[in-house]
Amino acid sequence: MSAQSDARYSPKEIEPRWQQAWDSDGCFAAKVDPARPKYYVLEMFPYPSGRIHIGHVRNYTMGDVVARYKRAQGFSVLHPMGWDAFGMPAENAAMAEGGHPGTWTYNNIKVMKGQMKPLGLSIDWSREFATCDPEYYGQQQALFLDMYKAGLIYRKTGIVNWDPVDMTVLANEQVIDGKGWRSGAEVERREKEQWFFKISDYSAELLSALDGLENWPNKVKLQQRNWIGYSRGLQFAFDLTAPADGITQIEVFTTRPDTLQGASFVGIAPDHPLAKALEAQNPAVAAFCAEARKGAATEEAMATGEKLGFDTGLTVQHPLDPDWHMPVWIANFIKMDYGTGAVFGCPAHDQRDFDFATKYALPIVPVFVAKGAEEAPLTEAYVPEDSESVRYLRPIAGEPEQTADQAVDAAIKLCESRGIGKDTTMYRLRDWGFSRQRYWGCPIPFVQCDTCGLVPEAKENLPVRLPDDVTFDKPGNPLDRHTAWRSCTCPECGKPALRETDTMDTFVDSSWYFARFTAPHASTPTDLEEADYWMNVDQYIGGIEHAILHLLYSRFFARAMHKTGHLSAKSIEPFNALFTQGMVTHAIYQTRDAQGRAVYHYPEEVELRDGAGFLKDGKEVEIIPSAKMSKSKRNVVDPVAIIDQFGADTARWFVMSDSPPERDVEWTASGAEATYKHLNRVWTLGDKIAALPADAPGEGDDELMRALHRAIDDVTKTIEGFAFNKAIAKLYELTSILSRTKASAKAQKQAGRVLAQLMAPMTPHLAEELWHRLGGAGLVTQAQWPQADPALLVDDVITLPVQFNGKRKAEITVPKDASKEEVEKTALADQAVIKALAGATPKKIIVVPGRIVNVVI
RNA sequence: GCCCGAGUGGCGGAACGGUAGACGCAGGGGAUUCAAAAUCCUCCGCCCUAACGGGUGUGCGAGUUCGAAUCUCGCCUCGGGCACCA
Repeated sequence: MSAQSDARYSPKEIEPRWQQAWDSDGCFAAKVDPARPKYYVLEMFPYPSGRIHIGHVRNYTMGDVVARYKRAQGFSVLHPMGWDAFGMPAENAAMAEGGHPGTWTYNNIKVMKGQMKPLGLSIDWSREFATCDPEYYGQQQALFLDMYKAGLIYRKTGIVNWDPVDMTVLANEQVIDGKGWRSGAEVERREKEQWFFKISDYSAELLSALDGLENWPNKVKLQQRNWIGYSRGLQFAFDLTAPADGITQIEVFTTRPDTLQGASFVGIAPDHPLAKALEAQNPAVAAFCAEARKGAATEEAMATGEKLGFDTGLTVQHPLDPDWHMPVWIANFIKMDYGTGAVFGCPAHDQRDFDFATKYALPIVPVFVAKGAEEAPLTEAYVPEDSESVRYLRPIAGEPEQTADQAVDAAIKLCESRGIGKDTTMYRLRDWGFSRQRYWGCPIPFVQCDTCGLVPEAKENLPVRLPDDVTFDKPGNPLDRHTAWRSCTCPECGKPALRETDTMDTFVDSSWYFARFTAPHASTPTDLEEADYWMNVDQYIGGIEHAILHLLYSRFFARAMHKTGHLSAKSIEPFNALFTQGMVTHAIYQTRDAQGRAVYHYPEEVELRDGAGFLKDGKEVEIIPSAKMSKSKRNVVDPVAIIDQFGADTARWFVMSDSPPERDVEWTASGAEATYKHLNRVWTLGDKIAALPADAPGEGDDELMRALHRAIDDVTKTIEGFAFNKAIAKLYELTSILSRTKASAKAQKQAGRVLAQLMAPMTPHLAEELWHRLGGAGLVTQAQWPQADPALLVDDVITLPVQFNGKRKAEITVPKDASKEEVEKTALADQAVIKALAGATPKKIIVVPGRIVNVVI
């Protein structure tokens, strides 16, 4: 590896060479080293879709910059990689192209790993695994059995999307405009026995522990808070005036008991026991409920659909006035899985109730009005802030004028004292239903025995492996049809039994992989000693689209793993710091097939002319504005071409430059070339400096050293702050200064080596080359990060702007520690200031030392 | 519909409440070259001005402040999530 001073910058030649050097030195193997602080940096592992896209490059380069920087800071670093390998796309591929989901998945992994390797990521590949490896999912099954034993798993009915033509359960993604994606049939919400994690046991804790996550973005914490959805209110029962099918009461939960005097109806969910009882007797009720159950089972579908109601003809008594009777309606927007599945409607102070009451001509009775206002007919619900004091027209407790918070408190106390209901805390967070009626997932290790019922598989029989001989020519779960696989022996009584055919949600796989990375081949889910050394993840990096579900489930799992002895108490919040990077977006190119269905095209298939896009055959494509890159929409950019053409360092530098990492970035191809040019300049500069005789004198050493230490300080701070784009801007500046300096060879060589160190996290191969040529010892990858000398960071004189009424009019130069008086004197003596004053006397002069002078006239 | 974000030149973006546009891209002019590529120098928000300089400007509208891209309120547009996409 001798310096080749005349050679052109050739990434194809140098990149593999340095990658090999790192490998043979074992630079990236994570080693338990009690003498050093550890640092665990993790990027959300990829789904093996087939090819890496530019979003992956951005994501993994970010993690790699952190990993390399932390290593240089002296940390023992764990930076692993794996594959989130179960899930629907593999089954879809099997349906579309034949073949087996496993073959497709492992092939994709092979291809993607081949594409990632040339990036020179400092990953400990010896820890790699895929969640579809039986070794991994077998341990997941073991963990599952422990969680079951700990009471964290149970079965109950849940709602699924049912395709009545294909006779199969659909994912939300497979429901398009309320219809099945293949059959086109109207989807129904159907109840089905399902497996659940008891995440709701942890609602309060998952909520309160968010406060301790100081290095998480507020927006993520806020989204989780809202998702968990704490609410305090009153739970009580309305007595039916006449029992129906043995039901005498309707239990409701309300956060606004202070509005009881404005109640005008009671609404129940279509799946409420009372609704079901009526449904059995009354065809009109049955028809309404059937209609209400149509469409996708998503929150969004329910919230945006038309609000419909059905008057049951039943009535209930008002709890505070037995003579006051109000009707019971079935309403399609009330959900059985929140609260009690029943509410009382107060149209005057809830917009949805107002709309409902208007539509069905129910009374609208205001409970309070704004202070100073009089009672008047409403055109919309009056919903003031909870902290705003209002005047109660129909109070049940408390002061005549009070805030909602005070009124609710008083109302709860009053109701409790009269024996009406009780003070109740409710969370929006529901238990996590994780059964999937699909093949390509982790089998749920249970068997159905005629004698013993539903029985957990014995641990020694794990892993329960997926059978390989399956076909996807029919809708539904191939496991259901696989009688040989289903047949097994009951682990309790030894009689013939049948396997559970549901598999696990892929979110289960990704809820504990971070822990598995600490001991990826352990014969138990984790190895406590390894986990204790490496956990927690010091820096987790991933997409904002995972702000709620993945991160919340992982937080739950860490607690569950602690409860079952697989993680220690310190790891119940597994991610110390979280960074959510923006997405790489790209326009979507779409045409339509004969049936009018959307057909998507890859960017490289589309030629752009004058803002319009055309396929090779001349057909014009519809251009849909930038959206998250997704394989199904084919709006992905292939980074392999960029690496091929310019090398990994160019790709890495380019994705780190320009856009702040937390922001979405619209991918454009121009710019990669400019990065390549810059790296060439650095290369040439390295040649030039290397060629200087060691004792060559020069001038401006001080200036160069000031610039150098300023750069060390700036780059260090910006990397620490995840502002990689700013770090790169500073590196451009330093390069520019270094290429113009006339300083001595000694100073230039020193500056060049430091430049190599500062560039190393971003462009590690070029940095090694530069370091090596300028006489750096060993590998720059293993060199200690440089330290800025504070003495070189302060300037003796500073320039201050002088504003007139906030508008800049002049500039003055003052010593850095000049007093207010001195600054004011200098300002008033300045020619431009005298001119701007034009003889007038300033009303006031504001001097902020080191910042600004503002003259008020 | 509900929850969470984001909006600054032709483009990506800088800017502890304190000189808006750092740095990069694109573009103009120049040097070098037989020519080109590469490289180097230089200009570059918009409007007025020959220039000096002036006005204006951070999605829109109000407000707080000596001073607002930054804080507050109300809108608009775009993006993410809404529990079976990962």
